[in-house]
Amino acid sequence: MRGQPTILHLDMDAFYASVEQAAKPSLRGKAVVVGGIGPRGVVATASYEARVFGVRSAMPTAQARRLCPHGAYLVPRFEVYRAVSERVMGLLARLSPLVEPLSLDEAFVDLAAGGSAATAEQARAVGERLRAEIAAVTGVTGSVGLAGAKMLAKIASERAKPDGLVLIEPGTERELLAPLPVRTLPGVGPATAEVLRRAGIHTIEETVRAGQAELTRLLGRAHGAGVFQMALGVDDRPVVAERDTKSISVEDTFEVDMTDRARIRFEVRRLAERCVTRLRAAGRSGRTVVLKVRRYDFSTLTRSETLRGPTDDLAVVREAAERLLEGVDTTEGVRLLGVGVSSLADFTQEDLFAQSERAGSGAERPPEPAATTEAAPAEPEPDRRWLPGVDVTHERFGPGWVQGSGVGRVTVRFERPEDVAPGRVRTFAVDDPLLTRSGPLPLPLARPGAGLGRDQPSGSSDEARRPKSASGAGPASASGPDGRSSP
DNA sequence: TCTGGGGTCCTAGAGCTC
DNA sequence: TCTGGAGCTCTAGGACCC
Repeated sequence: MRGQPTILHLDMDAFYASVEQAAKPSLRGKAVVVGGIGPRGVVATASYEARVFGVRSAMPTAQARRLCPHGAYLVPRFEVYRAVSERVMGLLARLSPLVEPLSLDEAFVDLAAGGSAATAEQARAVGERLRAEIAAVTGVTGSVGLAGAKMLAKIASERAKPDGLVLIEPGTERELLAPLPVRTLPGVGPATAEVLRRAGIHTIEETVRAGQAELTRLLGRAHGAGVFQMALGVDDRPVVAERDTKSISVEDTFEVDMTDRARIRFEVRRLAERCVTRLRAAGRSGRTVVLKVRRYDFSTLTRSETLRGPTDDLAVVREAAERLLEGVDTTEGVRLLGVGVSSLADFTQEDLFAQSERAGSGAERPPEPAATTEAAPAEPEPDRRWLPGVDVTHERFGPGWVQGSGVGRVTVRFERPEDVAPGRVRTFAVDDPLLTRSGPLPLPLARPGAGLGRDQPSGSSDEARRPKSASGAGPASASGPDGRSSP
């Protein structure tokens, strides 16, 4: 039915947690949870050891702590994850010019475009070689799916997890898809699945049987047709190497709902500054300013304003966000605020308007972010917030990471990624002048010269990895050819 | 139990122009 | 001159993804 399985989907296994385990010898083989650690934090990634206890992505961290109280709870270190991701993407780029990154830990590769695999067996060999190289270069493992279409390749990599490879042979797709739950299909989330469930549709086979007309009636024209095609295994979406950013936004959830209007206005100004910083860093400007407000009851509303031309001017974005806020009732409490800019362009027109508007008030182009004039609420000095997982250096004991803090004390474990045994733990006063925040240590390479970084042998391990709980999927296709291979 | 942050895409209504 | 329809933009919200 489909072409040769030359679409490769790579999905790194429990990526953030695995990187932390590679970087911190004391965490190898342990339950590690990376995510927000505040009262409203959620889990970004849990190691397979933590998943055994029921911890899952997007779960409130408070719930994860109840399920897995002995786990290590760490804040994300995106700087490190980005560096590892760049190594992985570099390996993918050797396979084909058509690499489509979906996130730091996921990407599609069109092997046919790279001429590196024309047959199923060649594709399988390429996939296995890639997995070995990733493990060697990064010390963490990835799972590979191979199929004739993106959707199928993604399903294959999900079935390959953790640390495996699954190839879906042409002609076996329908049989493979039939028993899977509708949630397997891209574009079918909780809401769509509920609509289908109420119509008695639970599996992909039942979705096909319902027919396009019924799906269109249930889900609307575009969505219904799309779901039907996916259920048939028809997915002609190409691998797209370069995707243009459509919007840039920042948002913050507050530990306690805010009702004070001045404080809310202050936060909106601050978010506008952060948003413009990112906008300028990307060399972009935007025409539409969007304010997002999530209220005490979790209801979310957005307000937007389209300017006469694109801008990257802080004052223009900030004033627009404040104007939008004026129309929003916040008296009952706000848990999240966000400011974004969309309708992006590579140039600005609004500056002329902005300058002319400011000319009346005598204002200059506003200074760079952090120049908000309203009084900021008291917050701990950034370097003195010893969040678990962050990198530190002690003048006497060297590099380490924060294991925890409280009652005026901070506990640090001194170890390096290349260490085989866990490092020693010491406790200091939170204001110890010898203790400072520092940058991350580079991960070691398992194979000298295999990529970036240093040439030490890898101390990482993938022991005790267990598969994710099945998402309702039955056993692998009875047709056999999509057999899993794993080292 | 109580739900992050950063995105994309789709739908639908209102208002406007032709 | 009035009216209806098509097509467009803007706005808001919802769903989904990682």
